[in-house]
Amino acid sequence: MPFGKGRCWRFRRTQAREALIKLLSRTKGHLSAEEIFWELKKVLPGVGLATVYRTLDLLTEIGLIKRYDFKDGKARYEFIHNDNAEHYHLICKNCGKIIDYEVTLEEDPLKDFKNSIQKKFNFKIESSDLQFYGLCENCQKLEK
Amino acid sequence: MPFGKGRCWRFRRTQAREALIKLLSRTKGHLSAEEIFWELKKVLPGVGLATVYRTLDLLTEIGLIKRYDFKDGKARYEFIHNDNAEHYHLICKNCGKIIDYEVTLEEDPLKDFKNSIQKKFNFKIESSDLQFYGLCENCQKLEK
DNA sequence: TTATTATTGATAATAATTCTCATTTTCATT
DNA sequence: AATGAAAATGAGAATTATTATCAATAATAA
Repeated sequence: MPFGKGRCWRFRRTQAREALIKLLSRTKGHLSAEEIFWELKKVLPGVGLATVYRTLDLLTEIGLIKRYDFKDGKARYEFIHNDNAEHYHLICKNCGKIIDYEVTLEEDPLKDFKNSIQKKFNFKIESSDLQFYGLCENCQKLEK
Repeated sequence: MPFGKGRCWRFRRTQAREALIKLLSRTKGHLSAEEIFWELKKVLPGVGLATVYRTLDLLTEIGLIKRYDFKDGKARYEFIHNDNAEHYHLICKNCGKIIDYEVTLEEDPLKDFKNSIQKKFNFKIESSDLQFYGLCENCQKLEK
């Protein structure tokens, strides 16, 4: 947690930031900025949408949350609960369901691929972004 | 090629579509809709931006081109030259350079990962989307 | 407590994309 | 070649997620 008792951050401990971190850390899912805004309003009625965007940017930069693009025109945010894991998503094109797939860094299926790229192109990977689009179990049945 | 001599498509053969396909098939790179619009205007001065968007959607649906999101706020499009290959991108966060990495489907580094997902979640993958963000060779040197 | 300065909320601005609709093209059928 | 129905187009308005602006407020160090 970035907020302990004393000063432990290079940023100010504001109500908006505390509330937003608390909200996201307790939410399983992939909320958009606007969804987060409305949720946050329940706790902090005066909060503004711009602050939500600014705070999401900040937390993304710090690495406390991750921003995802699932191709529906808006960014989605997720709290990073496990620092030692990679997190992949399967997105159903039919019903929109998002399936999470988490693996430890050690057993990351992309590990070898990433290593080979770093060598082959002398490219230093800082982050990667992988999504799978298709049909979930349920929607496959419905198609028949 | 979708345009042969006679009727070979379920869509009409229009000037805009022919010109756009010709343009993209000859362009190496990752053009945005607007860049494509201005290029197309050189050949077809009367063309409208909406038509460009509509045609790009159409060609994407058909599978003649692929739409990519490199996190710069606009979609980018690329002609699919090789149907039997997967195409990955390395994007330099510093200079914006995009490195293409193409592999045949047989030697796709994601092959096993995809198979395991299809089994594990009973999820039918239709497409996947993988980008690597980081520092290219040149920008790594500059950082020092 | 106070002074400093980061942060905020409201709202305007931006920018990519989509929508609307009257007009024009395409193409199968004469 | 001419015709008519439907598809496609261009111009611009509308939409929508996100950013920028700026005066007011809140958080921190002193």
